[in-house]
Amino acid sequence: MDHKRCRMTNQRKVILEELRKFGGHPTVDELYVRVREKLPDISISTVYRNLEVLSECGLIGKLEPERTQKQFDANPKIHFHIRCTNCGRLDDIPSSIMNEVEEAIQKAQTLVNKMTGYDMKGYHLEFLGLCPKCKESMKKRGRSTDERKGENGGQKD
Amino acid sequence: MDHKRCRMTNQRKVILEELRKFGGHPTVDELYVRVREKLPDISISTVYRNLEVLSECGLIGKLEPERTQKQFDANPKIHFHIRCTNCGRLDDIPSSIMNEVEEAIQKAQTLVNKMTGYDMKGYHLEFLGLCPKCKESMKKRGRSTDERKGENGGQKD
DNA sequence: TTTCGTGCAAACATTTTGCATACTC
DNA sequence: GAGTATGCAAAATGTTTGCACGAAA
Repeated sequence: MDHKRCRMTNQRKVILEELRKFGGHPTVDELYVRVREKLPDISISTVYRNLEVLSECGLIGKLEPERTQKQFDANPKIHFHIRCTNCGRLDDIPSSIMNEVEEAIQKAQTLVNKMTGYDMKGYHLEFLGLCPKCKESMKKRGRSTDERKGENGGQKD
Repeated sequence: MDHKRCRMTNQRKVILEELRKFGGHPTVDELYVRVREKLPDISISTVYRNLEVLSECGLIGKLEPERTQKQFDANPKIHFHIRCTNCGRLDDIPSSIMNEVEEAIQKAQTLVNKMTGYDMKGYHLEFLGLCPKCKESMKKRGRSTDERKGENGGQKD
């Protein structure tokens, strides 16, 4: 829990307040609209920068797309994937080994429906880790290469 | 399995072949580079259009980002989410009900590592479904509203 | 008084669209 | 020959960056 510290500017304070008031999981421009009611001259880039900073400081949570580009795949059957958090490489996971996980998710479904009021239809499950090559090159270099993203590997608190 | 049929143009044939040769999960421009070696005048928009069509025809698989925009959240603790495939609304799932799922995933980890050669570090799990409001309005209208995306709800074949 | 944050405009990356021409069935 | 698909250029979208000015520690 060694979080970056950050200067509390007025913009930051307002962004944080509005996010708390918002309650849900707004996108940047949803929040931008609200914040502008308080600070009409704030710039969208300030909102972007500050949400980023606030999440680095551990004050807020960030949900970023785990993949920004579409990807295609010669095999039209749906299967599970594992993605390298270092280089972005994506591999398939043989679905034979995922039976228990699928069962557990299926069992959870009723509870999820009850607790959220949703009618659950499916899920997205993607594993994250270091691919064999990156594992190798990290071992050699003793640690850290580009490490592009890969915060929040899915581990809960 | 009522898939759209599609005209087999030369561009489509080449895109399909190159995707099959590629083997992995290329992005559009990775594939574009390969296809251009065969068809130097092909346009990137043709590649986009055709990958889309080929996946509608069930000939290839598509992995699209489950979320294209970043989202933020006043609560910095990591938790599970459920997203409405109709309106995009996102809600939290109480993590207390996810224990079994987490355990199953943890158990699967060793096997995943063995089969893929990765060093698995975490995962992304997001549930998909219809939120209470959309459920309601679908009941009224008898079916189908905008239904923005939500193909491949995570259900395997 | 230095370091850091801001607003603005411009750049960026990915994807989509409008349109005239060309190709498939 | 009707209905699609193509290439091109331009737009749309979401996000990042460079820079000169301004504010916080």
